[in-house]
Amino acid sequence: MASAAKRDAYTPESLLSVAVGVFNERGYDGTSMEHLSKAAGISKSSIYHHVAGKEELLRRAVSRALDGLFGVLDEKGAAHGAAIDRMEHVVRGTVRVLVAELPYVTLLLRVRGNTDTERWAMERRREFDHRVADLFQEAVAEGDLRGDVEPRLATRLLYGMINSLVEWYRLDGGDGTGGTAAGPGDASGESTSATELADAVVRLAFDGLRVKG
Amino acid sequence: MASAAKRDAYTPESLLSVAVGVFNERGYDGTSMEHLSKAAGISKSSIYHHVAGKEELLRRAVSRALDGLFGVLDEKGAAHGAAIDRMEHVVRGTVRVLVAELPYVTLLLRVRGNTDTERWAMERRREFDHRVADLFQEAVAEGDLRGDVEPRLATRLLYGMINSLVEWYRLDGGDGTGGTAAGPGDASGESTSATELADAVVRLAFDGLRVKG
DNA sequence: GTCTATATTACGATAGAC
DNA sequence: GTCTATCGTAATATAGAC
Repeated sequence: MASAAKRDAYTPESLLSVAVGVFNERGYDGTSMEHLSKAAGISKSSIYHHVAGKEELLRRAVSRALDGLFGVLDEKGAAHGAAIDRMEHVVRGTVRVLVAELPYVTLLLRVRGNTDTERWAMERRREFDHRVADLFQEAVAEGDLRGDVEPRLATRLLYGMINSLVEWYRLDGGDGTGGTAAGPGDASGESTSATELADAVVRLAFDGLRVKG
Repeated sequence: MASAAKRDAYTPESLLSVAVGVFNERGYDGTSMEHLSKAAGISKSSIYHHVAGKEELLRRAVSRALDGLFGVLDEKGAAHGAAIDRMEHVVRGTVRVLVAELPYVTLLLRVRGNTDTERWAMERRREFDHRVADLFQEAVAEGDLRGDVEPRLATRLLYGMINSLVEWYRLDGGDGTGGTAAGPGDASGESTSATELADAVVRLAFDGLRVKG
């Protein structure tokens, strides 16, 4: 096995996956080009050969996350039927995208608005949230979701629950089918797939934590 | 009215409240001493007269947040009675502290672990989460909270919902009794007090979004 | 307690060889 | 496509006058 350590040259895509990992560990602002070069195993100037700079990496990353999220709203399950069923589809789809594109969505949910790219990402995110809130409102009007809590507030709390996945969910297999419910500091190793996770979110959010009497 | 623009000299405390505001707008790593000096209206070197540096401001801020959160666990409502009632007390108390110490808790929930101070804060936060998860487990054992969703997972989702308040909740009165449910980009102005907010969280989390049949 | 001036280091980005 | 060397800027922090 000659030259076993040889690695393919970077593309903007493959470099992105390295960069996003570092961004999520150190924070975007806390990451220097030096950090990126160390993590990628190439020099700073080599990175500039592939991308224009740090912000382009951020833009590519949040675009990927946003494409995934808006894609859920365009699925046929989100377009026809009772509003509550479309709502459940969107919730499950959001969890699916969060898990499938975990590092990209994580980065998206953490941008603060210091640059044009970040402000653009925040605006698109608000647009997504707004469309979900409209759907929630429809389900209230159809009598399936409760209206005694203000719909926008309820939507924010629901998505606060869903989005918090990125704070602790970690994939643990290379096949993309498994994950753990273990947080960064825990040693627990029980497995939770994206589907099981979506089941748990739907059950908790729609039916609550309390045991029914 | 002579010298109306005169302001009291800064103390570490009063400087902290300015700094935390900037940290939350720009992110801790994205905030320079220059940004802080502009916001405080004094020079960089004057800031160093009050505190040792940026990280001391961070340490003071997250300490205040952690003291508030752990304080809830020490209240008598969290110590006696059925586990589900103690759980509700802790949930309401967490919302109360989140709102009362909003900028400090916001900062706490955003630290990434780049410095010793941040790692210490993250460790104390995990300790808090662990104690809440234990309480949840008790309520499951007593038959009042559902056990078909893994308790640690359920606790994480519940606290994901609660903690997401810091992403959009803003006080809008100077009296500390009112607030809005409006996000940074919304123009809606409906008022939601901390108590009403806690009511909404408890109803949604414990009984779910769905209309009961 | 606040200032101006500055030391020192780290950053993002570029030049030019191979 | 990758490297070393370096530019110009901005960062944290300190010195010393008032």
